Amino acid sequence: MSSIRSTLKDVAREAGVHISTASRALNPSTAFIVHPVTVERVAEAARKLGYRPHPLARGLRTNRTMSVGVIIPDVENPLFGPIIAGVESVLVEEGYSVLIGNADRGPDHADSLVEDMLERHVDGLILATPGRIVSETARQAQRDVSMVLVNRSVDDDSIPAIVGDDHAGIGLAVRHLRELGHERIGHVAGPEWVSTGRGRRDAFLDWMSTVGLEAERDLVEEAEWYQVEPGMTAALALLSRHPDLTAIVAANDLLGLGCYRAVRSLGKVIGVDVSITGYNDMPLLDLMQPSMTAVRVPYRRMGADAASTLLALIAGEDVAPGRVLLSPTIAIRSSTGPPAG
Amino acid sequence: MSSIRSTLKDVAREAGVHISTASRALNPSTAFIVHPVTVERVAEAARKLGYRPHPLARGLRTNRTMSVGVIIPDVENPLFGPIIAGVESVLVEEGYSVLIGNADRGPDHADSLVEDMLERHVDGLILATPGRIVSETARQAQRDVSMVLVNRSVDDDSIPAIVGDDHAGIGLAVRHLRELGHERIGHVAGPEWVSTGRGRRDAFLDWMSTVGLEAERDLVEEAEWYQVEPGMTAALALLSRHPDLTAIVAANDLLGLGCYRAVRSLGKVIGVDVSITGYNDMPLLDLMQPSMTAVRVPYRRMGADAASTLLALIAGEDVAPGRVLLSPTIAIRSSTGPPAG
DNA sequence: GATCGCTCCGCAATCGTTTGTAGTATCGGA
DNA sequence: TCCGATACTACAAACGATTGCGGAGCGATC
Repeated sequence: MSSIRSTLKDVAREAGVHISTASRALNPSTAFIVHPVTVERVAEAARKLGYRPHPLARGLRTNRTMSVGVIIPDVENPLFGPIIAGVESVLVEEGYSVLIGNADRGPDHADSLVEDMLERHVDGLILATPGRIVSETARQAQRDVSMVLVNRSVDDDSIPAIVGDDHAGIGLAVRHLRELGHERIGHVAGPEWVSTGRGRRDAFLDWMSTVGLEAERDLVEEAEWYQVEPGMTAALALLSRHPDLTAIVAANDLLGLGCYRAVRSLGKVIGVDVSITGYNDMPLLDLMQPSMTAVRVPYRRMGADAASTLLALIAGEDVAPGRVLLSPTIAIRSSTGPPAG
Repeated sequence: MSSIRSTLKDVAREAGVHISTASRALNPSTAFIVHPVTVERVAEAARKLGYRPHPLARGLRTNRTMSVGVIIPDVENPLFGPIIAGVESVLVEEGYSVLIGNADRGPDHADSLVEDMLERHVDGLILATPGRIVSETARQAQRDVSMVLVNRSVDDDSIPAIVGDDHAGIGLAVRHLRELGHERIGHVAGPEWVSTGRGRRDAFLDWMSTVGLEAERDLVEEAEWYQVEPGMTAALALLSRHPDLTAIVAANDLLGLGCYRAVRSLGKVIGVDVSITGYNDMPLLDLMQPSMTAVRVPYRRMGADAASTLLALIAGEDVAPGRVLLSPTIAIRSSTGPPAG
C-alpha cells in the first residue's frame, strides 16, 4: 500500500484545500497562518495517506539537503568509530543524514571528497583529516558551507575545532609517572606536521618542568608515523641515547605498543624496568600483556560535540572560532609502576 | 569566483543554445542527438563556468539520488571499519554517496534507520545488521529499493548476501589444529540466533568428523554474546566439562581472548597446554601476548563486493539471490602449537 | 452602509534538471 | 521548383515542494 508515495498534492486533494495551504499547515513554522481546523484536517489527511515530504523537492526549493558530510582520514582505524558514532547520534536525532567520506588515499583524496560533498550540497562538513593546516579547497569550502574540525585543529584557529585537551592529557600521564617516583622520563612523539604530534610534544616538555624535572629536548624522539614499527625504532633510539630512562610517555597507543617491543627487545620488563603510557586508550588495549596505562580521550563525546556546534553554525548562531578542549582521563593499568631499584 | 553555482541555464546562455540542448549535450547518453560542434561549444561553456549539475534537481526529475544507505549494527566495532571502507571505495568511484546509519540501539533502531533511508530515496541499501531473519520493514523495503546483505544472511536466502565462508574458515582452524596433532578440540560458539553463531558451530561439528574426530555436541559451549567475558565463562564451562581438551576453536576473536583468560586462570599456558584460534583477525590481534592464530575474513573485499552487487541490482541486472561466499585465510601465530606431552 | 482591517486561503512563480514533442533549417532527388 | 527525409534544436511540461502576493470573506467601526 505504501509503495507508491503520496505527494503533497494528494494530501491537499484529500483535505479539500489548495496544495499551498497543505504545505503551510504541515510546516510548524507556518501553521499559524492557517485555520486550526484546517490544520487538523490536513494533518489527518497526511496521516491517512502516510505522507512524507520529498526531501529532494524540498531541498531543491529551500536549498538545504538536511545532510552533512563527515570526512575521515581512515575508516579502518578503530579510533574513528566512536567519533562517527557520536556525530551520527546527534545529527540523526535532528533529522540530518550523515555522508561518510573515507580519505584513505592521502590529502588530495580528502580534497576531492570535500568537493564531492559540496557538489551534493551538504549543509555542513565535519573534517577529521589530519594536518595542522587546512587545504585551500577546504578553506574555500568554508565560505560555502558550515564547517567544524574534529580531533584536529588548524594553527590559526580559523575554523571551530573540537579536540582533546592534549596538554591536560599529557599532564595526566606525566604526573602519574611523577607520583610513582619517576624522574627520568622520555617521550616518543608523533610526527611534527600533525597537530597532535606537535601539541603533545610541547605539552610533554611543559609538564616536565612543571613537575620539577628537566625538560631537555633530547628526551623526545619523533616517530615517523603513528604506527607500531616507527614507535619501536623511535623508542630504541631514545633508550640508546638515554639508557637510564625509567618511563616513556608515548604520544599514541600504537607508539606505546612500539615501546613495548623496544623495551622487550632490550630484555627489560615493562612496568618494572620501564613504565609506558599510551594515548587514546583504543579498544583491546586493556587486553594487552601487560595491560597498558593510557590517557583516554572521549572520542564519542568529541563527535557529538562537533555535530552540535555544526548544527549551531548551520542555524546561524555565532560560534566562536577556535578550539573546544575536551578533558581526558587516565586509565591506570599495569604498564606503569614505581621505578625499579 | 565559484561560490555562486552556475546552472544549466547559464551554460546554455553562454553557449548560445537552449537549455534542453545544453542538457542533452552534456549527457553522454543523449549527446549523439546534438551536433558535435554544438556539443563542443556547450562543453566548453560548461568548463568555463565550472558547471556542476545540481544533484537535487536531477534526482527530483530522474528519481535517483545517487546515494546508498549502509546500516551498521555498531560503528564502534572495529570489524565494520573495513566493510565500510570497501563499500565506500567502490560506490564513490561510481559517483554514489554513502549514507551511514549506526543501529546501536537494537533491532528497532535499525528499522527506523531503514525507514529514514527510504524516505531519503536512497537508490540502494546495504545491511550489516545481525540476525538470521530480517525484519518486516526490511522485507518491505526490498520492494522499493535494491538491497544487499553483508556479513550476514537470511535463512531463506531471499536477499543477496555477501558473507565469509564460515564453513571453510572453521575448516582452516580445525585442520590446522589437527595437523598439529590435536585430537581433543572444543568450540566456544557465538549466540545461536546470530547467523555466524549457528553457522560456525555447525561447521565445527562437520569438520570434526571430516578430520576423523568425534563430533560430540557437548564439545561446543555457546557464549551469550560476542564479547570477552561471555567467552571466558563459556570456555571455563567447556574446560570443566572436558579437562582433557588441548585446543579450542573460538567463533570470534573476542571469544578467543575470553578463552585466553580462562586458560590462564586455570594456570595453563596458551599455545602449549591449550591452543586457541580466533576468528576475524581484528587489528591488534597480532600484538596480543601470545599473538593469536586466527581465521582472517576479507572484510574490505566483502564490503566492496556487496557494493558491486548492489550496483548491479540498481542497474537492473539479474543478480541471483543467495549468498556469495568469500574465502577466508588463516594467520598462524603463537596461540597454537602442538599439544603438550 | 461604506470603509477598514484581519484572518484565512488560493494563485502562480520558482528551485534546476530531464525528456517527449514540435518545429526549422538543410540537402538530395524528382 | 517542390517534396520528403534527415539532422538538429527549441518549446514546454513535468518532478514535488516552498513562498510572496493578492484576494475573498467577515466583523467591527464610524
